[in-house]
Amino acid sequence: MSKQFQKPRGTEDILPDMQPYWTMINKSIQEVTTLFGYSRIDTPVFENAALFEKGTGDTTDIVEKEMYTFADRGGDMLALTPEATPALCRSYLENGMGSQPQPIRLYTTAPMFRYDRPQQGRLRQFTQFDCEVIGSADPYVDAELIELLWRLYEHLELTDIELRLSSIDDLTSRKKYISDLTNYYQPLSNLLSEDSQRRLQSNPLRLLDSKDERDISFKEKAPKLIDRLSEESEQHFTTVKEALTAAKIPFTIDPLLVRGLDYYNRTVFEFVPKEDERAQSTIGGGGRYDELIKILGGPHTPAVGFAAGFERIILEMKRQKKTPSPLDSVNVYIAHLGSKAGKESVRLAAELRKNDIACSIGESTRSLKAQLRRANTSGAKITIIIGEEEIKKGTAVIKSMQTDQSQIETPISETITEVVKILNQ
RNA sequence: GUGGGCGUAGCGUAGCGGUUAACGCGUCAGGUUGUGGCCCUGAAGAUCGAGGGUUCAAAUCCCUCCGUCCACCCCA
Repeated sequence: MSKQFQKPRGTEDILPDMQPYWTMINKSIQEVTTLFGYSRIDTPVFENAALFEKGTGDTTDIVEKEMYTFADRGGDMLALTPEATPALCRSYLENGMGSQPQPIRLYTTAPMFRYDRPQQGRLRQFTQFDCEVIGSADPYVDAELIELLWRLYEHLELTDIELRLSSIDDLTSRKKYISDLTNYYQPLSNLLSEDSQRRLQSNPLRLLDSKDERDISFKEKAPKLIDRLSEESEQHFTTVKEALTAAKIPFTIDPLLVRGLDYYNRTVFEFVPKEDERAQSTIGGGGRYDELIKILGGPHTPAVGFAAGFERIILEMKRQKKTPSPLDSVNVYIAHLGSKAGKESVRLAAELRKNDIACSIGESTRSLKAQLRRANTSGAKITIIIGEEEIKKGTAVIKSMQTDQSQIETPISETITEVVKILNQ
């Protein structure tokens, strides 16, 4: 046992019993993106490492300590995608999508990789639903994306999801704010938690995110970015809020909402289940990133996007006891006895499948009783029994598994018609 | 990277120094000749995560490693 292979740390086998969740989410994504007119795109699982170093930002945790970076045999430095946004932007530029009518509305679902310590809701390989609208600075687009994700949760029948919204202004005014914030905290430095003292150097915005008791009172009195937005950002934010209200999407303004990626500006948002004590419970988040495409070497191109984690959505579905409907099982099970019957059941199965009737065949080595038991657990609605006697007579027994004891015997040539008749009842 | 909890058959658990490691679910086979679900009987399935140590004796105590879970950091 111990010598057997184990899946790498932080990875998951998605076993058959979990597939209904995945199918349901994929189906809902399909529906919602269609309703909003988004096109699917698929990009490689790995990219040049430099794409993320530049795009995601080389001071972010993702790039600094979580990337799966490796040199391939030719010596190129590659990385397994830790987040989709830079990859989609790369594709936008590389494929000249800027020359198409703007904006471009894209979505993808793909595995993401981050070398982090696994815990609930956090894996090293996880799956994200990712949406980006590239080529528009329109605040209505921000609201549209937020609404799209909101509708996805509705499709999944998730309730009590809170939308937290904020604006983190544009880069230049934020820089000024950060220096003001640093000035505010500097004199308090030795009263702060160790983590926060460190944050003061590395990423002062994170101070507002601290959960440490020692920091909370300072954090409440700290200057708020949202109270001093530039005129344009203020206007932008107001329109986003108005659009959300028009779409009847409730939101709470969270002045302390800070997202971890460097490239965000203006609108940032997060979806969090209410009354959920778990730590890693954010089930979706995103924001505007007007500078990213330029950073990647393209023309100045405003854009917005979000990512939502499948695994976290599933955790929340389970918590809310939203069980997806089971996947289809076979309709017909063929039990057979004897080698002639064996061949006949293979022939019959092929014919059934040609008629779009899902079926499976029993094990020739097993007793009829055992085959019927299996038919029962397989969920088949009908069992067809072919034994030596039936072969002699040229018939098949059709047994309904749902009613008590009903079974009929028909000429083998009429089996399909009879099966169809019963299935349609 | 830091801190804590936990690792016993496929799954969920009991046993917590002393005879062949127990139970439930599941699996397989039977309950008269070819008929499922309920019920009954039986069987298979565990070098008690791995390695080392303490002891006359270890699944039970100690150490190391691995895995896993939870939290921090960070994020989906």
